[in-house]
Amino acid sequence: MSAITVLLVDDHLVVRSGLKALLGTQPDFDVVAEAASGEEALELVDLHAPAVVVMDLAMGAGIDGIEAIRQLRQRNSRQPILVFTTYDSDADIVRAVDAGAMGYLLKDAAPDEIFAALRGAVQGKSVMSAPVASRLFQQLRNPDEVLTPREAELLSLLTQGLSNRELGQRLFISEATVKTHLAHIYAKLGVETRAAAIATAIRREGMR
Amino acid sequence: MSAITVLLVDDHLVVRSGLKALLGTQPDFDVVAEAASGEEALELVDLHAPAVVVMDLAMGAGIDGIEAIRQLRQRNSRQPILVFTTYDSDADIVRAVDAGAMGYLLKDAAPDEIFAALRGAVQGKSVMSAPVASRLFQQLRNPDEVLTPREAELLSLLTQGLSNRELGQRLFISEATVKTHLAHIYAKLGVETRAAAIATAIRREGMR
DNA sequence: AGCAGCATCAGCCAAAAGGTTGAGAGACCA
DNA sequence: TGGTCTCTCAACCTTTTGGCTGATGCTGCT
Repeated sequence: MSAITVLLVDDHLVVRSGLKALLGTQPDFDVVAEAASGEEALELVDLHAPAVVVMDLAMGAGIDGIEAIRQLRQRNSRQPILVFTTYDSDADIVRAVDAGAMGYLLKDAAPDEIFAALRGAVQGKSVMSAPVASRLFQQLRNPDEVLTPREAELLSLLTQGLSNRELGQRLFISEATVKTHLAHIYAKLGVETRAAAIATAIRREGMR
Repeated sequence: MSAITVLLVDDHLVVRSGLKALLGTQPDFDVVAEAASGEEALELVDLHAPAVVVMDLAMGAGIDGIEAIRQLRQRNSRQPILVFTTYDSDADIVRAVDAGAMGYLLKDAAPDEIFAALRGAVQGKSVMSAPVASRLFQQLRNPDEVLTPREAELLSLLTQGLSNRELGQRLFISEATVKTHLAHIYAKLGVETRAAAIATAIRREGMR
């Protein structure tokens, strides 16, 4: 049988070469290309048509991993995409799955877990690290705590330190509306002040 | 001549094996041991007495990189320690240098930069990535922007989302004093609201 | 002794944020 | 069609925060 062709996408050379070394210990994997950015990933997928793509979410410059996944999905490319990243923030997980990721692995995963995830992915199976799965479960159990798109947008700007007035101007809505959204966000995050909301968002939701 | 013996410390297996693969391309490096935690690092230094230690700061469990550096320094071990991490937050840099790190490399560094840093370190030279160096320089140039111990303490609590009243209670000072400290902190951070201060602190000062 | 930096506190005022209630428009779905 | 969700806005009121000025005691350095 032929080997599973893999495209690695990570802006850190050490991670790419580490992953390559790990996959090299298995006879059925063949790393056919490496990309250091989202843009490069799009090119190399077209060029090599790998059986599976392993992608980090945090990319230094240019489009990030989420956007790269989205654009790959919009082309008619069929290869499964596995997210391979350091953090298991709620927001990242949801966005990645939403964008069309096939699985979500953390970088401290054991080699066997990585191998199994890759082999599973090419067969159409979804695989994710245990901490990631438990976070998703919790979100499904408590849908009341999931922010609406608009709320998430506002929260993202909030973590930049903007005032209500600035938020309104930026989003083209009145300050009254901003306050309404904020009240809902506070309730969902379980906080009472914008300070706590920012702290929670940056730490728990991974908005950096 | 004999090879430079290296100990790798990083909780991510992929990073260790990537670094090992990179160093393997050079004839003068020999990775004699790998540690996945601070505790393990301390043991393996005793056991192998490597010529240089390459250490990540963020370690999943147990003592973190900074503490590991400090403890290594307190023993009579002489090997230079190179920090090899993802983020260049002001706080991390200062703390690492303070703990006795010999250099500070970012994970997106080019292979040649890594090789040069390792070779330099064993000869007693300090090496750091350009962004890291520029941050240190800026701190030296603008001592006015350095927070006093009390201000740092307050800022740390601020990033937990506490109100002025709560800050006062926690630090056993009046709300008036809290406001005075905050005003100074805002000036030093170059912000005007607590929201922006929190955002800046968590992102730039690395208070997570 | 004098000066600078730090930490502490007070009072006053304006601005911002938060709590509450109520309400209308559009989307979506049963 | 009716119900639910989301997004939008308003008015009112209380609390919190921020800007300003000024002041005290302590420490360390010169």
